[in-house]
Amino acid sequence: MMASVLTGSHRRAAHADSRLPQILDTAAHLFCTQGYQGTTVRDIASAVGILPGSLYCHFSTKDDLLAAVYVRGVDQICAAVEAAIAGIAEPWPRLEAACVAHLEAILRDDDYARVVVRVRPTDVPAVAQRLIDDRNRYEARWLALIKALPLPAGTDRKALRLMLLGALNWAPNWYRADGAASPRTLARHFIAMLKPHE
Amino acid sequence: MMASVLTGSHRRAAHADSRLPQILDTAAHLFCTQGYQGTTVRDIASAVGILPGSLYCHFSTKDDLLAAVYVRGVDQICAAVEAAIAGIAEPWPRLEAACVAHLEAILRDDDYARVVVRVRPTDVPAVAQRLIDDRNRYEARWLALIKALPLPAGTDRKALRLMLLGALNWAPNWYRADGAASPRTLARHFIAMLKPHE
DNA sequence: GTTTACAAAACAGATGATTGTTAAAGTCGC
DNA sequence: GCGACTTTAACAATCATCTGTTTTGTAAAC
Repeated sequence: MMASVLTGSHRRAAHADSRLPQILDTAAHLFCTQGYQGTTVRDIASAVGILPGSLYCHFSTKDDLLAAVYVRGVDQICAAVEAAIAGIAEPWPRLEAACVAHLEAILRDDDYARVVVRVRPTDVPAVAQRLIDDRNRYEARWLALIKALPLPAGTDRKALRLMLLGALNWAPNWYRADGAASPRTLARHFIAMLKPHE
Repeated sequence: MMASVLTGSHRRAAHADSRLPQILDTAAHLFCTQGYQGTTVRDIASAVGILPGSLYCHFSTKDDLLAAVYVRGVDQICAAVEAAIAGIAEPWPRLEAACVAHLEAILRDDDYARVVVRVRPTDVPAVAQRLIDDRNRYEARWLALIKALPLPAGTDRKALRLMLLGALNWAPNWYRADGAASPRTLARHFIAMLKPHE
């Protein structure tokens, strides 16, 4: 069941014209724009150009399809953040770069990452724990970034993390692509407000 | 259609044993815990103890029921914030009091208010504009609160508002009632981090 | 202070549409 | 001709909603 998302472990690649990539892309797009429960398997199938039943060659259930999209979303946003902070040594600029990457992913680049901040794990009980574990894997990265920050003794780093990530993750609710603020300037503002000495 | 939510304009009051209040309460509770699309009219009806069709004596559609819950949510959280800041003159303490009230509403007190931060207006096209207008009515209050803040010239107040409200509204995603941080201490931390001079 | 009339509220029962899912047959590259 | 993939054509369940009827509380008439 859905073991071959990454062309599987066998020597032979899947059919060249397999629709698996399209299915994942389309599902990610619809899940992040309409929500999980607001998207039907028929929506996905017809957008790909196949019949609903054909989805079940690749996934044994709709929940499993979501889980596949979700884990890839976490992978991709992890990779984006990792790449963004790679060449930066100073803690605050590192954090700001992570914010930029995070915002760019969930505001325009990456439908998969958008699913991660859109779908509530608890809304899909059958795979909730898997989704939560995936998300925690990502949040651990932020824990480290914030731990490295030079802050006045007694500063509550947990509150800082929750505040910053909350502000970032809520952005899709109001952000309009045609607006004035880019992810980059937005991240700069947020970080500037959190930096103690100003 | 649903004109008599507040006992209507006619001389005669609704039946004393009307289930309207229960219906609204139950719908609010289910909408904020399971989401709008995750809640069926059967869920609501059976929790109240009536048949699904009976809901349509009070609301012409499921969307209308949501709109009724939503507007009441905005009303109540507006009132809660207004009451919280009533006796406070200084801008920063006023803002902090507003944060406390907001958090208490969406984290434990008020199922109606929780619906406002849970349901995305665009997920319910038929009443989306109504919901957006309601929410804007509330956000205008925050605009004024933040405008009154004594801040260094050139500070981006819009970014501050978006950051603060984002951090607050995301809280239901991670907050656990049994956790250490109360809404009050949480608000204090958030405000302390935003205050320029520290 | 019964009776009558009225309307809101809920019931009973069913509608067509849509949901996720499945089973069997067919297609095509290897 | 084997196996991965897709089609076809359905399945039972559940969805929001509707029509017609009955119950029930209230207000006016008697």
